[in-house]
Amino acid sequence: MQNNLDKFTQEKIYQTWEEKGYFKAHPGSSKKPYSLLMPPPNLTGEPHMGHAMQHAILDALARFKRMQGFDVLLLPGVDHASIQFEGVFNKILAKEGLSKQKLGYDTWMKRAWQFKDEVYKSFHKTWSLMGISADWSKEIFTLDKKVAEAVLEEFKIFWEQDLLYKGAYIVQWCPKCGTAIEDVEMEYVEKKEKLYYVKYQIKESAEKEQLEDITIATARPETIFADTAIAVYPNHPKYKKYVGKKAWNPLSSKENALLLPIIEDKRVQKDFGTGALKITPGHDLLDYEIGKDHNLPILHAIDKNGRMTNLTDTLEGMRAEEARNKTVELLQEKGVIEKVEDYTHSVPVCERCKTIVEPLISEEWFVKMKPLAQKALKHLDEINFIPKNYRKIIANWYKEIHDWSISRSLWWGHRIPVWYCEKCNTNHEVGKDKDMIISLEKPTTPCKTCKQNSWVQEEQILDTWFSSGLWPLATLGWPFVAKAPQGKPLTSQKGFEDNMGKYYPWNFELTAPEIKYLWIARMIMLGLWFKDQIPFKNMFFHGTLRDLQGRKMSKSLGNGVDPLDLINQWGVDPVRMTLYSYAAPGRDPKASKQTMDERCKSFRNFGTKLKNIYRFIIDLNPTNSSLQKLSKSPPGSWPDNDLACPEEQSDERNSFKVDTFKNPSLSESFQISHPDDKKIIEDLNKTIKSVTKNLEEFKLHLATEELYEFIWHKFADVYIEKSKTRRVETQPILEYVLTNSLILLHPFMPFLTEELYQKLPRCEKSITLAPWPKELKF
RNA sequence: AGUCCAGUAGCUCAGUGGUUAGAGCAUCUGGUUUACACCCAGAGGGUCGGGGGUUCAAAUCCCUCCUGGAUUACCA
Repeated sequence: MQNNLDKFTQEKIYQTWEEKGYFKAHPGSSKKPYSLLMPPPNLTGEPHMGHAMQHAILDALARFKRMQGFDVLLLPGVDHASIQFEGVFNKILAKEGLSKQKLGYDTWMKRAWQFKDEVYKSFHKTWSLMGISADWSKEIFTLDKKVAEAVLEEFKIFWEQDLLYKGAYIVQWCPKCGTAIEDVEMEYVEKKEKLYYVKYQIKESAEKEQLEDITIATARPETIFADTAIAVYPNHPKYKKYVGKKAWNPLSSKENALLLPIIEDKRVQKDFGTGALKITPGHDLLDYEIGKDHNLPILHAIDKNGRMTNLTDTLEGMRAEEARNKTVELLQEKGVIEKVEDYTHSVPVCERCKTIVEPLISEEWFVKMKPLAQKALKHLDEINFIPKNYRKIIANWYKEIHDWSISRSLWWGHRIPVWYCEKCNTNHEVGKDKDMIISLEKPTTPCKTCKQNSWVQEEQILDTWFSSGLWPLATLGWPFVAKAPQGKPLTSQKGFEDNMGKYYPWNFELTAPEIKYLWIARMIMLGLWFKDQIPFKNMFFHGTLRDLQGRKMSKSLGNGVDPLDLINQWGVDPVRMTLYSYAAPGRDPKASKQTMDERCKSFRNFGTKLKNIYRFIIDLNPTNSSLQKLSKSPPGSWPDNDLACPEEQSDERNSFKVDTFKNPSLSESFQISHPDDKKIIEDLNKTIKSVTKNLEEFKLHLATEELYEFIWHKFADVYIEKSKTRRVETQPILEYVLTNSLILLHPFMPFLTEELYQKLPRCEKSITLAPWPKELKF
């Protein structure tokens, strides 16, 4: 068992590519641009198979476009991933018996940045190991100054356009993470609970003397303390007569929750439960909406730590789950529980820590999204979604969009760039007439009311996606190289090179479907809003790798496959080929270590085949081929007098191979007259055409399959076998087909093709500079 | 509940109007030892989830049902 290339050779090849600057984009070049945006992996640990797949796909396309003669920009970066990073990092600290609180802000931050550096190193190692041909000189981290400036600009524009507001609203709160989260950051789990039917006594019964009551069904009796109304469906036959009256809260002794008005609202479903609904605006989204429309007060029975408040007297400080049982006991004592039913429903939990999410009121920042979504909807057709059905999925989300809650009570991220005057704005109120300033640094200008410099910054940070949503812009130097909307003057000019004009919109972006709303939909909205153009022309969704049972690969399930293990075992090129074979757009491929090993093995064998083809044609060349004389450099050695940069190369560099064969004076032995020769050249032509087409359409799984079939079964098994009887005569054709095969295969198996290409009698300085093959007319 | 995706060889998957439905792995038979045993030639293995329809022609398009999965919404 031996791999085709040893680690050392691979490293050397990669180093040379980098040193020669083959991966650099050249904004000044006259070549047509082709830009690919690397999704920044989250700063949370080792790269996983999903990353490996994304990067392998991006790299193949980048290499292909470069060989086609484009000025390619493949721009890398890493995302700080606030909430995920804190989750991972705090767990590590916990192992040392440390925590955020124990370390304090400054020390914690220092340690966090150290951890960031460690993770960064492991990313870089993997990238170079995989042969990723990115322009490292342009690499960005989402907490870089440059991005912070862009985020400031984003914030300011939203503020000036009156799209930004701050206030106490109901949000999804994760008591464990201690922050508000977005609904897209939640998931649902089925839970078996009870549905309690509770009687609320009507204050003034109808004419009759006996007391009447209204029964409501609830799964969360512990929130009864914070009820502020009872709602029924309009014109409900049974309850119509109670509307306008009041009911006693069975638990509360607090004045504003003591008597509950009975109201009508069509958002109540008449067929569920009893058709009457208790309204708890402080702990339920729908209730909050209803409460707002009916001007109901908002009360809190549960606080941000998930514990009962003083609204509950005896239960204060108790965890909500525990309090439920206690509440039921209280209700039983009062004899107001009519019946209890089993009830299964989905409960929202935090996607990160699986804690039950508590809707509650919190002071947060929001962006109004309607206008942005509407604009995005208008332009959605300008983006080529792969697969196509994602257009519809994204469009549906835009149609039902709600405001974006952008503040998070965390430390790792962009601090909200708002400063309040400590003296005049103690409540940290927000508004154009309030004493506040938007700025990254502490303002130097005094407060206009008290004339003092006592500014304090907003404590919260911004949602990660507030910055990653700018990724297509910030990576190219926005806002310093592009005008903000409404012809507004630029904040500053900081000498950024103007990549924007050349590379925006990006030609290609890809991602996993999981973050289509969080990231992709937002990049589209922000790109259109700030730049008036879609951020990318082709949006590719690859599938999520799953295990054989169809479950997501994850650390906790232990069903994941480490890309580095595979690479160590089989070499990079076979692993890349394996990933392409799984890269059919929009499909979720199922795999295990074993199935991946099988594929890797077959592609490793393919590499060996290629080496043997090379050996047969070149090393065992029976002729002193006339082509040999044209050699630019002796086989097997790396040319040392390279051009500084590929830019300076003339286009003629590529023409000699085909011309050689067309021109009898250069190759007297090259005659395509034998049927076998015709057949193989025709097959190669077909392969060139079809591989090119499939790459243009991002069908990498088909392109690799065709090359595999052509090289192994058509070229090696058939043509080479037949050629043995007329070996000398076929030598030029063998060399021609081999050269073109290597070039076609290079985007997918960069290392082995480079290694073999270097040893061909005539070649470029590197296969990365070789022109993409064209069909040979004869 | 809505929407979307999938169901093809023992397994993992390509193929999405047009020869006899393919690949890798697995199974079986034979061959080759100076390009390659990490090989070559060949074989077996499929009512393309079920049913109905459109068409000269359907795995492919339409309808319907079944199964699995994603996703969205509600859930008092």
